[in-house]
Amino acid sequence: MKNDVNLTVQALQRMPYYLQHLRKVDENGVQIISATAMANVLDLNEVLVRKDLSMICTSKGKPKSGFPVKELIDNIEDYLGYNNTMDAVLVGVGSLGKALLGNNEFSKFGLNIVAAFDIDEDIVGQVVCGKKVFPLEKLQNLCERMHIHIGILTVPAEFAQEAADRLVGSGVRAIWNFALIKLNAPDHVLVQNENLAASLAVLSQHLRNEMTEESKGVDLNEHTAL
Amino acid sequence: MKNDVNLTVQALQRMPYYLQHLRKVDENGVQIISATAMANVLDLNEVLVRKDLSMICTSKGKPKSGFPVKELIDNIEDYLGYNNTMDAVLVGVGSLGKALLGNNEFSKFGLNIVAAFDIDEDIVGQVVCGKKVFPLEKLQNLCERMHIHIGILTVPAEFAQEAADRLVGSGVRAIWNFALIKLNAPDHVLVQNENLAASLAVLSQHLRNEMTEESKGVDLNEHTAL
DNA sequence: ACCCTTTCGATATCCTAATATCGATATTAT
DNA sequence: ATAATATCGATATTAGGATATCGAAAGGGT
Ligand SMILES: NC(=O)c1ccc[n+]([C@@H]2O[C@H](COP(=O)([O-])OP(=O)(O)OC[C@H]3O[C@@H](n4cnc5c(N)ncnc54)[C@H](O)[C@@H]3O)[C@@H](O)[C@H]2O)c1
Ligand SMILES: NC(=O)c1ccc[n+]([C@@H]2O[C@H](COP(=O)([O-])OP(=O)(O)OC[C@H]3O[C@@H](n4cnc5c(N)ncnc54)[C@H](O)[C@@H]3O)[C@@H](O)[C@H]2O)c1
Repeated sequence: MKNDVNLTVQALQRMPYYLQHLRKVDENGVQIISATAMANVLDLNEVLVRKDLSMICTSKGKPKSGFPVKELIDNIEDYLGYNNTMDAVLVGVGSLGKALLGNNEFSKFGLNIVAAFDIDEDIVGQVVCGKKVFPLEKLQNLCERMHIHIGILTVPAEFAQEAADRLVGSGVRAIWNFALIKLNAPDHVLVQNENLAASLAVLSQHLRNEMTEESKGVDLNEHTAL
Repeated sequence: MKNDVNLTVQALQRMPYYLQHLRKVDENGVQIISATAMANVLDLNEVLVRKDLSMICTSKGKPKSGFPVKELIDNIEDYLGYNNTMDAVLVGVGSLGKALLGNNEFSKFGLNIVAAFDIDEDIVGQVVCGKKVFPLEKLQNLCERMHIHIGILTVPAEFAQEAADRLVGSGVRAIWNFALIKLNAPDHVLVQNENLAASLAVLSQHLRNEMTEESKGVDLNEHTAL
């Protein structure tokens, strides 16, 4: 256990990648892995990997060989809370909300969606992927009774702030926000944004660069196979 | 037009937030907005906002008043390519894939999904949200014929690499990857990861901190309303 | 037994993004 | 008109993450 240290957000976000690779090599029977090897596979700097691992790994790495794979897996899963699940509610059972409700992988990541909420009377009362959909009015009561601390927001942007306020009022400490809007929340409430527009912006700039590269004649033999 | 400059990824990802807020104030008839005001609303440093805006805005800001809202909107939309749409294909028509296919907001962000692909014979041939689902074998031909440069990956992680390879082989320049795995791709192909596990990691650490805070007695009056 | 190589941990350096500072300029109020 | 103030752009500084360096330790080969 090394759950008292706090990682930077960047390091934290690298952890699932380490874990994914460690699980893969573990399946292949690999017992020791070097930071160097991981760095090469994941396109990271090896010193960075070493530092990241040292933050959460309970034992030290051995020179010339590396770190024990199984132990790393345990440490990371432990650190990320994959063993003691976090209960969450979801607000907004539209097409994205349904996809998330139906995602059976979340349990592997320590997330458990216990209930969903919506204002649409056609949806309220239904059971979507084993999760019951309640009217929004029931939100506070259920969150308080079940000590829910995570809210997943999948409502249209124009309703996101009021839904967020409700979640905060229900005692939620973290909001996973899929709406394309900046939410206001008290300092102690973390808002983790999943902003597709931000990702698209990166894609768009890259493509524009690629296209102007091409028009400069750098890479014109791409389409000659046609 | 100021499309020759390249923004850092961070600045790029802030753009949609600026845009969202600018559109809101524009609807309320606001014609000039200061970087200071934007910074306050979006919880950013004002110098940072000023710098970001100066990168893409064609005119200068006026001391004591600010920047012209409409022009900023135009400039950002322009920069992000919201006016000339990028065509994309989607691979993996599962629950997430369907949600994305049904997302009618993408067109606002300059993204147009022209077709989908899957290996499941039950899905192939169907039309999902107006988009036809083709067998994977047709991928390369269609991408080359239609000059598709973006691939959206929503297959299970274990098939993601082979699907990515196919996309690369079909001439795609950017992959929007929703699978929880690190993909290998040539340098000129951008892989933009939408990794939910990474977000969950951030949530998890925050909650653990909140909980230990609480057990230290800092914030115990939260549940007294019960 | 000795050398060579790889990897480790620790420390130092670098680099980029974010923030602070400051003079200049436009607007508003007196 | 003049003073007060908010904002701007430019430049300097800070901060934090990523990377490079280096001696020490472990394993493998001869
Ligand atoms: N569909 C996608 O692929 C996708 C992807 C990323 C992000 N998003 C974002 O997620 C959000 C939802 O997208 P969607 O496509 O599922 O939309 P949707 O219209 O299919 O679903 C929205 C749901 O929210 C419910 N709702 C509306 N107001 C509510 C309120 N105040 N309280 C509770 N429920 C309310 C509606 O009844 C509806 O069921 C949007 O902000 C969208 O931008 C969607
Ligand atoms: N469901 C979610 O909420 C969610 C959210 C984020 C990320 N993801 C990720 O997105 C991916 C898809 O998730 P999902 O829930 O939609 O899964 P799913 O099982 O519902 O859908 C996967 C689809 O991919 C198809 N497929 C499998 N192999 C393929 C191949 N080689 N080529 C083309 N198609 C193939 C399958 O036939 C199926 O239709 C997973 O990697 C998952 O981790 C899912």
